[in-house]
Amino acid sequence: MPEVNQQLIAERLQISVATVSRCFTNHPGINPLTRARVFQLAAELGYTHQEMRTGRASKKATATSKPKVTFGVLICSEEEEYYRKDYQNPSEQILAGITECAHVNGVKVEVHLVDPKAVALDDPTYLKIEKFRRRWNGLLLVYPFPSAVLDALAIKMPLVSLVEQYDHAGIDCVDVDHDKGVSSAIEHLREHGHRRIGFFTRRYTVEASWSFRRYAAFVEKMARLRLTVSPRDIVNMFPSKELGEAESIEYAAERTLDGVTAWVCAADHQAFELIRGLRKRGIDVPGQVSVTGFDGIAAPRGCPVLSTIEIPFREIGATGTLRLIARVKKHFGSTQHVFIDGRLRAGATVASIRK
Amino acid sequence: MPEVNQQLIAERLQISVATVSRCFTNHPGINPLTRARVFQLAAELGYTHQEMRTGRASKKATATSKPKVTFGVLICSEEEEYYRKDYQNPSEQILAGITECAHVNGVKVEVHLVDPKAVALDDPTYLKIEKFRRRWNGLLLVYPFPSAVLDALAIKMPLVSLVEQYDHAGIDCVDVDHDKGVSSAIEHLREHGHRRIGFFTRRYTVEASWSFRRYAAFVEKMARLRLTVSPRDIVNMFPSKELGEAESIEYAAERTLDGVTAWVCAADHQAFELIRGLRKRGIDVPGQVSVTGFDGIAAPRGCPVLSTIEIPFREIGATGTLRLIARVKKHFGSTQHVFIDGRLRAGATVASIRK
DNA sequence: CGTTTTTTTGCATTAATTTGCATTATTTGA
DNA sequence: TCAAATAATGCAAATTAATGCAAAAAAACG
Repeated sequence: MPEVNQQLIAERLQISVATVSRCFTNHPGINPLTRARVFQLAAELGYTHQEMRTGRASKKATATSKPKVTFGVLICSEEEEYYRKDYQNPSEQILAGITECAHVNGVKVEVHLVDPKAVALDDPTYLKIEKFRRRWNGLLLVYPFPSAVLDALAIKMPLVSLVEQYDHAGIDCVDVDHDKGVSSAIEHLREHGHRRIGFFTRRYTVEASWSFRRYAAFVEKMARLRLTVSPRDIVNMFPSKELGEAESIEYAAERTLDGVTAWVCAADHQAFELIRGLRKRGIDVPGQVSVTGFDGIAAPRGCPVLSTIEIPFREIGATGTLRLIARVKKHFGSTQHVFIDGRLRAGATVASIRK
Repeated sequence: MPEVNQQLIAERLQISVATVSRCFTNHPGINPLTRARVFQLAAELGYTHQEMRTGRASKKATATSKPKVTFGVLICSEEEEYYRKDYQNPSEQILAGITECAHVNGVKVEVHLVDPKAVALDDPTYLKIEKFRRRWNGLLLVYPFPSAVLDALAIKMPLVSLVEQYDHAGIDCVDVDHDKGVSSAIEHLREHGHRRIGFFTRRYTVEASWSFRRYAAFVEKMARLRLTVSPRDIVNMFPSKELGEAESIEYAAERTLDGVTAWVCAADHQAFELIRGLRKRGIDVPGQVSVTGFDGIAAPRGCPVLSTIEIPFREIGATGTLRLIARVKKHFGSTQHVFIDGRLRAGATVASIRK
């Protein structure tokens, strides 16, 4: 076993062990972002603070009163290496919001990673955290969890889900405002003269709630603006036919030549694929057709800066924590969803239409 | 990576760091325009201001005890409407939620009625409350307000709008969860075997946000269920033709005979009209066609109990107050919308489909 | 029980933020 | 019109935040 201790975390993060220690002991005067990084890396490395054993180590800690509320934070994701490790890692931002808000309110948080492939509570990845779970007063969920796990967890403690939408009754959710986001994207296009606007998404094996939600937002906004949308300009959303990746782009290219002047994509990664595909087919973006995305991820190399909606991860984390505090204090109350405005970031993929 | 701090904002805006700081700490004597610019740039740069967390609440802060916060509550409604006692008066419910929550949190509230016909702040109805306004730390708005009034008020103090949806940036909203509501209505219908479901609304002289929103929810849910919706089964929502009241019902009757087995109405009053109209034309509800509403108002005499979604007015009031308290403490941060689950109340207007 | 390893904490340092006071417009009011 | 009041901001000092260093305290290990 490679020794996982605070020193290792400190080295990896290029900070001192003192700082790492202070993160775990809930010291004041720690930058929330630093704390978030430490917690996240600790979760990845599987480091757990002096809780596992006999609990209450410090005698003076108990003396200082404070009923001490503790929240668990579960991040449902592969070892997190996947994306960019650089400055705007989504879960890191979310965690920063969580730790900041939790600290201000005297709440302790414990962060764990769980395997997305685990579909039930008896999976090792959940058994591992079983013993911690008893101490938690509530649970923050980051990214989508299997439905069975939700059901099982929901009866044990209050849950608040961040970034991913659950229709599951009894679970509060905090997410970006899909409606407002799509609405501003469309407005942005309209200001550039676009009228015939299509919607582009793709099918996912696990149902992507946000794809439906953003599609609905698209339909709503177009209706408000009294702009007609031909069902043929909707790619990959029921009832249109389900297409493979290559086919989808081929189809979108065809519709573009037919007169669509702009595409609203349900997510940035789709937008990048679409742009690449269109360009490969000799269609210029944004010269011939404009494209907007949603999520605000960094452009892959060779791709232009996308006009997109940035997701306010940090604020989502903070608001979710606040919501969980309210829920823990007062168990009743209906389920509620909070949607936070994302910012429109104009990029180089939207241009004015040529008359 | 590039250190984003107040100094950077100050340089970019050609002002001193002192001024920037005062914006974030909510100091008096700061030009609202300057403040707006600072917040705008801060959002773009991704600067996040942090509350003083270690602040031992020391010094004078503890001495002054309660800062005494007062909220104004403006109800935009005709007096007759407001004092109507015949059925569960919504604004009464909302007020109950507000006062309850305010009391618990030591906030004072002052309630005023304003005339919906007044479109600007210099109208007598607003001048009347002018002197109170200075004392208020925030404002709760019940029912829709004219856009010009919102703009004027928004720069003076934090606003939270209840029940009505504003796309207006900078105004937080608390409302029933239209999506969840429509979704449960459709699920209810589907459990009774319905597959061909239409959407019924009517046009309003002032744009009814909720009508569009509920329509979008309808489209979304139907897409999720993989149920096709013919545009011809959508009444009074763009791009379908705009019809008068009698025509609308005539048209809905025609579609019903064509095979629509259920109508989702955007609001209860529409549903009652529709039911009356259909029955007059010899179409039995729910025998031949089912109807759902939205709002949970009491049935007028001669009308059956409607299957509908009850709006949790009281909780909306309480949640809105909570939100305003948070806003006053920290009055920057993105706009957010809170949607609270309404309860599906099964009535006598939905029946199982006959094979 | 002594070592060794790991974690916590007092103190110091630097950067960032806040605030008291002064300065410059801008209005108000005879 | 000119002093007085008001508003908005800058300057610089005071305060606070964030973190490292190294010593002290706890745990872990034999």
